[in-house]
Amino acid sequence: MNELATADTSRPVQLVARELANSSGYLLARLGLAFKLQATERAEASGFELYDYSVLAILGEGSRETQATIADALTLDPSRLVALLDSLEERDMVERQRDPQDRRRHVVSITNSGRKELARVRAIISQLEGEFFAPLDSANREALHTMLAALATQNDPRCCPLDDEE
Amino acid sequence: MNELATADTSRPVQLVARELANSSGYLLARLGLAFKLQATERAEASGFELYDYSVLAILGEGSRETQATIADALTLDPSRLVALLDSLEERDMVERQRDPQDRRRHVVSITNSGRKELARVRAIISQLEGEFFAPLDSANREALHTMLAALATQNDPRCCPLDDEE
DNA sequence: TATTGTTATACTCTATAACTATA
DNA sequence: TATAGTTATAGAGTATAACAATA
Repeated sequence: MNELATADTSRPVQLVARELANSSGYLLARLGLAFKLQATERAEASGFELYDYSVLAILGEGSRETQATIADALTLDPSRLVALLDSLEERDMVERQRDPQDRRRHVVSITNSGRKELARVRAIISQLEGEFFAPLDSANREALHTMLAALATQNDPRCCPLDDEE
Repeated sequence: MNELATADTSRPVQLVARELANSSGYLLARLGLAFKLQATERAEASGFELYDYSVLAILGEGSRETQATIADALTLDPSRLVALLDSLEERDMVERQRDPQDRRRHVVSITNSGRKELARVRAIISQLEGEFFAPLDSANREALHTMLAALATQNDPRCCPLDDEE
C-alpha cells in the first residue's frame, strides 16, 4: 500500500529541493537506489536474492572459484557469503567441494541447474533494464553506459579495468 | 584501514563479473552508492549528517515548512525527522515555532547561521562532484545530467517535475 | 602460527507502534 | 475522533569476534 497514492488530495506534492535535483550526484544516488530496489523486488518475486544473481554470474563466467575469491569479487565479508552459498547449494544451483590441494578451501562451481536459473534471473534483470532506461533511445543508452563505465573505472578499477567492448 | 590495499600482493585482484559490469543498472547502483558514501564521509568530517544538507537545502529555498511537508519531501518518516531537527536546532541552524493557526504544528525555518552552514556543506558536496565526475568533460557532464533527469522524471516525478533550466 | 570457512555475539539502524497535545 | 509531533519498542540486517579444521 503506497501512502503517496492516497495523499495526493490532501496536500500539494512536495518536491525535492531544486538544489538537490540539479546535482548529478544526488540523481545518481537516487536512481541507483531505485534500480537496486526494483531489481531486488523482481528477483525476490521469482525466488532469488539479488546476491544470488551476482554469485551465479561470477561462477557462470570464470572457472571454479574459492569462497574467498568470490567474497573478494563481491566486496562481501566471507561470513556473509556462507548463508548465500548454503541457500544456493540447497537449491542445487552450486556445489561446494573440498580442494584436494588444500583441504581448508572449498571450491565452488555452478551446476547445470544453476546455469538455467542464471538465465532466468538474467532475463528478469534485463527486462527491468529495458523498462528503467526506456526514456533514452538506443544511442543515448550507449552513451550513458560509456560514461558510467568511465566513472566506475576511476571510482573502483576492479569494476571496469579495461574498456573492453562487449 | 582499507584491507584491499594490503591484499594486493597475496592474490590477483578479483574483478566484478563482466555480465554485471556491462549492466548500466548495476553501474548506476554501484556509482550511486559510492557517491553517497563519499558525500556522507566528507559531510561528517565537517560535522554534518548528509540529511542535514537536504533539510537545509529545502528550507533555504522554500518558504517556511511544517515538519510533515519536510518529511514528505525527503520521503522520510516524520519520527526520524525529529532527531534531525533537534540536532539542527541545537546547533542554531533552524528554528521551530508553534503555528498560531494550529498549535499542533511546528513551523520550521532556517536561521542566518543555518544559511552560512548551508553554504559550507554545499561547497563540500560541490567539490566532491567536481572530483567524482572529473573523467567527463563539461559537455558530457551536461549530457549525463540531462539523461539522469529524464530517468528520474520517469522514476519519480516528484524529483524533477519539469525540465526547468538552471 | 596462520589461514579457510563457519558460527555466535553484539550493535546499529529503522520501521512500527504507542503517546501527548491540540484540533 | 483525527492529526502533528514525539518517544519507546522491537525486529532486521550486518559487522565483529570467536571457533574448528587444516596448513
